[in-house]
Amino acid sequence: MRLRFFLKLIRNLKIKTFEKGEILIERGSNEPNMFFIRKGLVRSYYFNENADEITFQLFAENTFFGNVHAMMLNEPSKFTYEALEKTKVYTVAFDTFRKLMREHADKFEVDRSFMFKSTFSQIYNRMESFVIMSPEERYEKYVKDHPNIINRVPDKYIASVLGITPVSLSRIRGRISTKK
Amino acid sequence: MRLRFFLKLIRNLKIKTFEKGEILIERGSNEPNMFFIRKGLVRSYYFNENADEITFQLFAENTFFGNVHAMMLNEPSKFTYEALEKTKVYTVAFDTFRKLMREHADKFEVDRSFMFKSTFSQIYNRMESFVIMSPEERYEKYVKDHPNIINRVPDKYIASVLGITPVSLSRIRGRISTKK
DNA sequence: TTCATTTCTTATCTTTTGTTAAGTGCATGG
DNA sequence: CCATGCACTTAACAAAAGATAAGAAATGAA
Repeated sequence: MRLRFFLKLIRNLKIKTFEKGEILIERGSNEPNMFFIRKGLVRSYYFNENADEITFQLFAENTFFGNVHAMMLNEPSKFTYEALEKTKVYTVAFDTFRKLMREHADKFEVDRSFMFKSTFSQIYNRMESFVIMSPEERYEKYVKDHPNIINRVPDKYIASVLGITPVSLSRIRGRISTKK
Repeated sequence: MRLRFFLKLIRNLKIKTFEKGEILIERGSNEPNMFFIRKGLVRSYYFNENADEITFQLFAENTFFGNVHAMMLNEPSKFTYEALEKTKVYTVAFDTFRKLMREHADKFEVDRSFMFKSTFSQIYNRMESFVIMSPEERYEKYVKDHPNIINRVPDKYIASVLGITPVSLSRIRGRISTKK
C-alpha cells in the first residue's frame, strides 16, 4: 500500500519560498534536498571556460528537480539554481526520500527509483533531440513540451538550453512565423 | 563486505559470444539482461520517421550496457543492439543484479545504483557536449574519450552519434588535420 | 513619466552544415 | 584476377548558424 509511504513523505516535506533572484542551490554545494515546484520558475546555469553563462535547464510548476550532480553523480553541484520568479517549493532531503522508499521497497518496487527515472528520462529525451533534430525542430519541440515556460523567460535562456545563440533563435522564430 | 556480493554476482554471470552482425537485443524487446563487454564492439541504432538509420551509441571493451529503455524507463527497447565485431560478453539478468544489490544494500549503499549512475553519467555528459560544444569540438572529445572505437567502425556511425552527416565529419577531419 | 538598461530584431559578413553527386580507394567474393 | 559494393573524400550550391553591430521595443527603477 502506498498510502503510508505518501503520508510519511508528506510529514517530511518542508515548504520554502524564494524571492526572484534568490539562489536555491549554490554552485559547488552538496545540497541534499529534492525540490518540487509548487509555483514559480527556476533556472540552472553555470559559466563555461570562456566565462559565457550557459543556462542548462528551466523548471516550472509541478516538476521535481534537485542537485543533479550530488544526487546522481556524487559530486558537488556544477550549477547554480536560481529563482527567476518568486518561487514556492516543497523540499525533502534526498536521503529521507530514499530511506522511505527503501522501507517500502517491497510494496513499491516499480516506482522505487522514480526520481532517477524521471531525471534520466528528461536528460535522455533531450539528448536524443540533439542527435536527431535541427535547432528549429528542437525549438518547436521545446515550445510544445514547455508552453508554460516560453513566455516567462528571456529568449537567451531558451537559446542557451537549445544550444544556439539568441540571434539564431530570433531568426528561427521569424522563419516559423512567416511559414504560418 | 563486498566480496560475498561479487562472489554471488560471478556465480550468476553467463558468458556469451556473438558473431559479427548478430543481434544482442532486438528492437521492441524487453530483454532483461545487462551486458559487460569483455571483447568486441556493439552498436545501438534505430530508424527515424524518415527511415534514416540513426546510430545512437557504440560500446567497446570493459563497458556495461543494457536495454536502456527496459531498465531505465520500463519500455520496450527502441534500439537494436548489434555486434559490429565478434563480441564476447558477460551477462546477468538485471533483476538478479538488483536483487543481489538489495540483499547487500546496507553494506553497499554508495554503489547500490551504480548502473543507473554510470548510464546516467554517460548520457548526461553527452547531452552537455551538445549544449556547449560545436560539432568539431564534439568530435575531438569523442576521439579523446573513445580512442579504442574510432578506427574500428565506419565514420558514418561516428557522424550519427555526433548528430552530423558523414560529409560534414569528413570535412571536420580535414580541417583538423590541416590545422596540425 | 522619464531615463537607463535589457531584450529582441534586423542586417552584414564569415563560417559551417546539409544535400547531392561524382570520383577515388579498398575490401570481399566470385 | 576482376567486379561489385562500400566507405571516404571532394566539389558545388543552398540553407543555416555564429559573430558583431546597430536600432527598435520592452522593462524596470527613480
